[in-house]
Formats: sequence, C-alpha cells, structure tokens
Amino acid sequence: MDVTPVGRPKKERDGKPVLTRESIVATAFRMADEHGVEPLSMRKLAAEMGVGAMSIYHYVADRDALMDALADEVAAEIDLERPAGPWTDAARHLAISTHEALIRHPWSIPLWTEAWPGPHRFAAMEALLDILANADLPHAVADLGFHALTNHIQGFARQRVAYGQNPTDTPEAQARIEAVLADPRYPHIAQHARYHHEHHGQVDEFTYVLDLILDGLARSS
Amino acid sequence: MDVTPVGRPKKERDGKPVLTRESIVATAFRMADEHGVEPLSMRKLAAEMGVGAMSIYHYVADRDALMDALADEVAAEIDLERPAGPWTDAARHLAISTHEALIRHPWSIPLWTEAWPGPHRFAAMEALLDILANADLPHAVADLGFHALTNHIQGFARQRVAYGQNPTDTPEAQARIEAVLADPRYPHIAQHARYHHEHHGQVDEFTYVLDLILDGLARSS
DNA sequence: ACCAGTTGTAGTACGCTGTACGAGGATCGT
DNA sequence: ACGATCCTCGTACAGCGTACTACAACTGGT
Repeated sequence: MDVTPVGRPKKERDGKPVLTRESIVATAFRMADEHGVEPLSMRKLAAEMGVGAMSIYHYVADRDALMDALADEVAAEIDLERPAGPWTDAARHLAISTHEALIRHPWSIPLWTEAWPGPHRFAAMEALLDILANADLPHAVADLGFHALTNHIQGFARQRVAYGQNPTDTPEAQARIEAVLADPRYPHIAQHARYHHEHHGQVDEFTYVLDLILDGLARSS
Repeated sequence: MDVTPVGRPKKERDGKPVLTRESIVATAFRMADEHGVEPLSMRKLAAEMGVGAMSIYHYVADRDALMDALADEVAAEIDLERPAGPWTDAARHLAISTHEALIRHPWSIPLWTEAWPGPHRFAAMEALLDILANADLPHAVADLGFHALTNHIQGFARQRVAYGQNPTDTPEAQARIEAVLADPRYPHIAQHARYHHEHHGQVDEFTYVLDLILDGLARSS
C-alpha cells in the first residue's frame, strides 16, 4: 500500500522531496486559511501531507516555531514598494497593505502579538521606521508615530475580524445579541449597532482613523 | 482524611459554601494574576479549591464561559465615574482607567477580543458611547471615535505588555535580540530600540497618542 | 564492492488537556 | 420515613504536543 516504506525522504515523481520546511509551512498556511490556526494540530498537518506526525519535527522545532513561520508568511505579502510623494502617502500605502494582508489571513492576527517577528515582519517594521525617519519629524514624534500606526493597523484588523466572525448564525448567539440590543441599560450600544448596520461599508473606518493619526503626526513636525 | 466525603456542598465553619460561582471566578482570577491564563486548567483550579474537577461545571458551563467571566471581572475595575469638565476629559479619564485595568491583568487582553462581553464591559462601552454622544460631534465622527479609542486602549495595552513580557532572560532570547540589533538590514529598528532604552518611562506614549486621537476628533466637530 | 556514518521517517508512549456520563451521598419538603 | 432534588466527583475518552527510540535509506570513503 505505502509506496515509500520508511526511512528516506518521500519524493515526487520528478525527484522533488515532498517534505521540506517550505512545503510544511505552505501546507500549514493553506490549512490555516481554511479552518483557522487553532484547530491546526501537528497530527492533522502531518496527515494532510501523508506523513508521520513526528517527521515534521525534523524541519520545525515545535508548534510555536511553526506559528512564527506562519505569521511571517503573512508579513511576506506586505507590499514594501514606496510610492513617490510625501511621506504620509508612503506611510498610508504601507499601512493599508499591511492591514489588507492581516484581513486576508485573520487567524494570523493574534500571532503578531505573541510570536517573535520573522525577517519579513522585521522588514516591514524597518520600512515604516525608515519612512518616519525621513519625514522631518522630531525624534519623539517619529517614535510615537511608529507605535500609533502599528497599533492602529493590527488593532483595527483585530476589531474588524472580531465583529465579523462572532458566529451570529446559531440561534442562541442571535438571542444573546437581541438581548443586548433590547437592554434598556445600553441604549447607545443599540444605536451604535444600528448605525453600523445601516451604514455598513459606506465609510472606510480604517483609513479615516489612519489619516487622523497621520495628520496629527504631520502637524507635530 | 477528607472531612466532607462527597455529595453536598462543602461549607466553611461559618456555614458559607466554599463553592459558588463567585468563589470560583475569584480563585481563577487570582491564579490568572499569578501565572497567566494559559496554564490555568480546570483541574488545577479545582485542586486549588480542594474540590473535584467536575464540580466546577455545575457553576460554569465550560472553560470558555469561565474566561468570559474573568474578562468581565477585569472590566469591573474600570472607573465609570465621570469627571466634570469637557467631554475630552471624561473620555481621557475612562480610557486611562481602562488601560490601567488591562495593564494590571495582562492575561485578560486577548480575552477582550475573543470573549463575548459581560455586563461590566458593556457598561464601559455604554459609558464611552454616552460621552461621545454628548460631545456635539457628527454622528459618523462619534462612531469612528468609539472604534479608534477602543482600539487604542486595547492595542496599546497589548503592545506594552508584549514588549515587556518577551522573556529576555534566557540566553538564547538575548542572543536573538542582539542579532537583530546588530543586523545591518535593520538600522532603524536598532535605533528605535536604543531610543526606547534611553528614554524609558520619560514619555507616556499612551496618553500622548490618546490626546492625538481626542484632539483630532474634537477638531472634526 | 563493501562498510560506516549520516540523514530523514515514524511508531510508541507519556503526561496533559477539556469534558460527557453517571453514580451516589447529603439534604430538604412532605 | 421517604422520595425528590441538589451537588459532588470518579471514571473514561478523545485529543493534544512531543521525547525517545528504532531503523531504513542514502552518501562518501576506502
């Protein structure tokens, strides 16, 4: 039944090994895109690749290391190209690109806080710091701007995903939401939710607050 | 050996039951403060209370429900008192109080994104929305301000904790940091870290960016 | 051609997790 | 006294990450 009994690397027909660090990360990435990162176990990953569970550990130290790699794979999708024009345009472009990468792979958002950054994320951080360093801002302002922007990017992605992914399909969850909206103690929350429901997608909140921050920084120069 | 063999509620000497939903949450809260929330298992919690593991499930649906309760317990520490003065002062006070509660209990930060809010957190949300609703802001600006502030509060807490808690004590982690700081590809990151190291605690970055947001919102009225 | 050393794969097992199920003692209302 | 009810908890199961170990297959030296 089994073609490659045990021992040496399984190979494809053309001689490419089926098990490499790249192929492992790529498969895990695909599985994370499909079902999220929490139910992704080493056993399932190995099974998906048609391989024994422990074989993976030859290419990846442990599960955490795999998660680090996954997070950096998302960071690899950030467009580091710097558009011509003022520094605020460059910062806006980088911020939006990062935000979109996170939204594309929502499972990676918690990892960005927990994991040690990989080379791609370091590159993105360096790019943002470079933009700010060449913006003629006071040193303190540039430093604060870095944190404010990083925080805004990651936080808004987190918030956007959290609002959208709460499973509203189960009847009990629906009832829980209804209960809050009808609760007389929370009139503003109900109104806020109603407002969101009506104006859904009409305002890009991310870029609005982004410009709020960028304008504030620019004014501080 | 065992005083209360099995069956009925264990009681203290003065007749108070040892096992209530409140006592369970309180114990879990204390344990989370000590070692974080991740290694807090139902078994350990039960053992800490001198009780069988399954007894807890009579007061708490499952582990997730316990986590929801813990997150809301942190929200209970938010000071909802509204100081006199302009709305920006009220918003600042609420934001700082929330931020401080999160910093006091860093383990709860991820829960705030994942968990369904409890009554205390709803009350805090309502309070912030109330402040913004009475600020004479355009509706859209108030709505954006809510997200911007919420995001800033939670995100900065997350960032501050993440920067501080990375275990820098193990020699390998130290080496990893040194490697990045010495990497010629990341000159700005190294400079940024150096700047932080030198000016540590001299600038309150949280309130600085907070005022950036509040001023921006106030200008939009 | 042979053998030794290296490399990559995987079986087994350990300790841990959350929790479903059901047994059974303790207490209360009658 | 006697069911009904409430609470406690032992057992068990499925799943997890991964340490350890055995071993097949390839590689290079001779």
